[in-house]
Amino acid sequence: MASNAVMEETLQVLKDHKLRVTPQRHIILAYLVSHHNHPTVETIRDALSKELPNIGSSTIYNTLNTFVDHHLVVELQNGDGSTHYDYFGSPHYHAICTNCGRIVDVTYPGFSDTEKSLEEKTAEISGYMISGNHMEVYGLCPECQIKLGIKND
Amino acid sequence: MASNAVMEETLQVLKDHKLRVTPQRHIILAYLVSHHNHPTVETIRDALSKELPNIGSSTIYNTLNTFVDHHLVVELQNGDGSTHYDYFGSPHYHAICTNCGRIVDVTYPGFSDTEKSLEEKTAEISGYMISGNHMEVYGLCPECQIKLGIKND
DNA sequence: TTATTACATTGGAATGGTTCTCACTTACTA
DNA sequence: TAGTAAGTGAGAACCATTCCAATGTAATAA
Ligand SMILES: [Mn+2]
Ligand SMILES: [Mn+2]
Ligand SMILES: [Zn+2]
Ligand SMILES: [Zn+2]
Repeated sequence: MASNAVMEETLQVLKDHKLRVTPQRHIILAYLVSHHNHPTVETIRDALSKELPNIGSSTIYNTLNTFVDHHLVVELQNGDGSTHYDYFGSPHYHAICTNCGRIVDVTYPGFSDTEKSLEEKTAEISGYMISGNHMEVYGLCPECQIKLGIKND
Repeated sequence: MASNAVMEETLQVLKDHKLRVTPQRHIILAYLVSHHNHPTVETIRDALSKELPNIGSSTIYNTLNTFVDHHLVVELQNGDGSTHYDYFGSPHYHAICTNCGRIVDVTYPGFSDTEKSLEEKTAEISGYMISGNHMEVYGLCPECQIKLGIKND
């Protein structure tokens, strides 16, 4: 379960965004902030079964959609048919395994500049008024490389 | 309908990928090569209703999934609930309107270098064996900027 | 050409993630 | 503390996509 510090932090995040503070929202956001596992709705429901035994999946969907609208959370697809969610506290992008679906965070010094440059060029070329971007890189995760006999050891 | 040149080109593409040449595959691929409208399955079905009046949507899904497996086609989501498909003949990325869903192609000199650099850095950091990437930029298209009163004229 | 056969196509049923509905509850405001 | 707009939860509904089994056909070799 989420630490006291996380509970305080997430409470403040909800207030800053003028979102009504319900136990469900608070607990879900705290879970996302303290886990980087890119969970599905089902994963979240299972993980919170102690704290919120009676939560409906509608509520989880509603909550996550609200967070997405407020740009607190991003949605990810890894090809398994369901949507994965990720608290977007600091800029990063994702490497997604085409074999097992594993999603890992990636960033590097200068990544924000790459992003900014991409957005500026895009605005110039397309005339769009840019509000965000997503980058994803696909490939085989280390475990799957071994499993498939592509990499030894 | 697709030109003779496109029909010849797509025939060769199918053969190069050792795909069995059926009228359905040939016509769908020719449609994708000669249109950059990022269609859904329904859009494709409607557009080809003259040439393939009895095609089943299963066939369109099967065909597109096969093309995706062969990296001829990429899938895109624009938030409207259905998957959009795009023949990926030359490297580009997409600007997607968050208001109306419009998807436009974007590229610029040096884009391939940006891509390559992103993939190399990702491989180094994550240990993934990289096979591809997707970049998307979100914002308001010029038409929606006007419609929403953000841009005049 | 013709026969063989593995693969593709169809259309209808099944699937399953997500949204919708509505009665009930609750968080905020004054 | 009361009033009210907003959130919750259970289940139904939705609908894009996949699955299935019967039928059709493209590729290959004799
Ligand atoms: Mn992440
Ligand atoms: Mn495109
Ligand atoms: Zn993997
Ligand atoms: Zn638009």
